[in-house]
Amino acid sequence: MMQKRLKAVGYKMTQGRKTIMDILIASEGHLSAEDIYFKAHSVQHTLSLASVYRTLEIFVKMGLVNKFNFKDGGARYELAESPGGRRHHHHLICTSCGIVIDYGDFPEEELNLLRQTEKHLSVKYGFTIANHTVHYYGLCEECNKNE
Amino acid sequence: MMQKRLKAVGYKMTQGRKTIMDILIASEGHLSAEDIYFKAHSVQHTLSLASVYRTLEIFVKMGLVNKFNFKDGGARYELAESPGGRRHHHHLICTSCGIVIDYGDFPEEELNLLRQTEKHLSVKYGFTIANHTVHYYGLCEECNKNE
DNA sequence: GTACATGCAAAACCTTTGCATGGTT
DNA sequence: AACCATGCAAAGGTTTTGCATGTAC
Repeated sequence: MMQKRLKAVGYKMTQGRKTIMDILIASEGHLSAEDIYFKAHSVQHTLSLASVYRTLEIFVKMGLVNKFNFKDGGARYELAESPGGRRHHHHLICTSCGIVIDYGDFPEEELNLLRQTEKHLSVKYGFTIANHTVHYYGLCEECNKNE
Repeated sequence: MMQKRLKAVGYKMTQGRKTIMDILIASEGHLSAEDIYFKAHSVQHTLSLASVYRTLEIFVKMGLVNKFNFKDGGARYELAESPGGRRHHHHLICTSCGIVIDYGDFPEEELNLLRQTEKHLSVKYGFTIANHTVHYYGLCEECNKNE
């Protein structure tokens, strides 16, 4: 099924790509390229960081993976939402320690409103909106204590 | 007034800092460090990129400026919202050409809901939320045509 | 067999830092 | 005068790229 999607765009299914996808599926997200590289390495000891980057780029382009720039020091990757798979969620980011918490139990209204806004923006600015991100920044419980 | 704020934290008011602040005030935002460096250079031909970075870091820490990582290729800076100054807004980002449009005329409900969510998150996760970002990604009118 | 994928190492890119000098208070 | 800010150049970290080789189809 992933093979089909790859082939449809002229790509091949390789061991490396499978390994990386498995890691993304098994993990909670917010992985850096290096995180993935190290995890992959323990399974498949050949597999370069360059290939990790190249694979992630493909996955992002295909819409299988989302790429985030929460803060400095490198991008983070996570599996995109999918029917029966990962659910849509927003992020809660601690500006002190950098921890990222997924937040998915927002009220229906919130999502509705965002969708409504998307429609409004499409009309007003001629944009075709594919997705959105909502990030809340602040101090986590732990860092609050240490202030 | 900016001098006061700087002094309060033990910093000095210098020509470079003034120049950079003027540029931020005069521009529409979404400036890269290099953008600022070039603009500053035309006014004040001594002024290194390193100083631009150092100054921006201070401004961000003081809350005068917001730093964004919309996408790859470096951070973007813009004046933070302030009473009588810049208004709170969200961003509309074209994934093809990279243009960023500010979007500030959201309905009251939307902001209310976001604030409500902030409260909910504070309680549930013990976070103290300082601010949030909302980014919509898609294709702008121009890039839609060229598809 | 063809075309894409990979490893490796080098390069590119953005940002930070050390140190001597210059500017602000 | 004391201390902070700056320029310059070097170093740092992340990501990309060229090229020869390996692998999926």
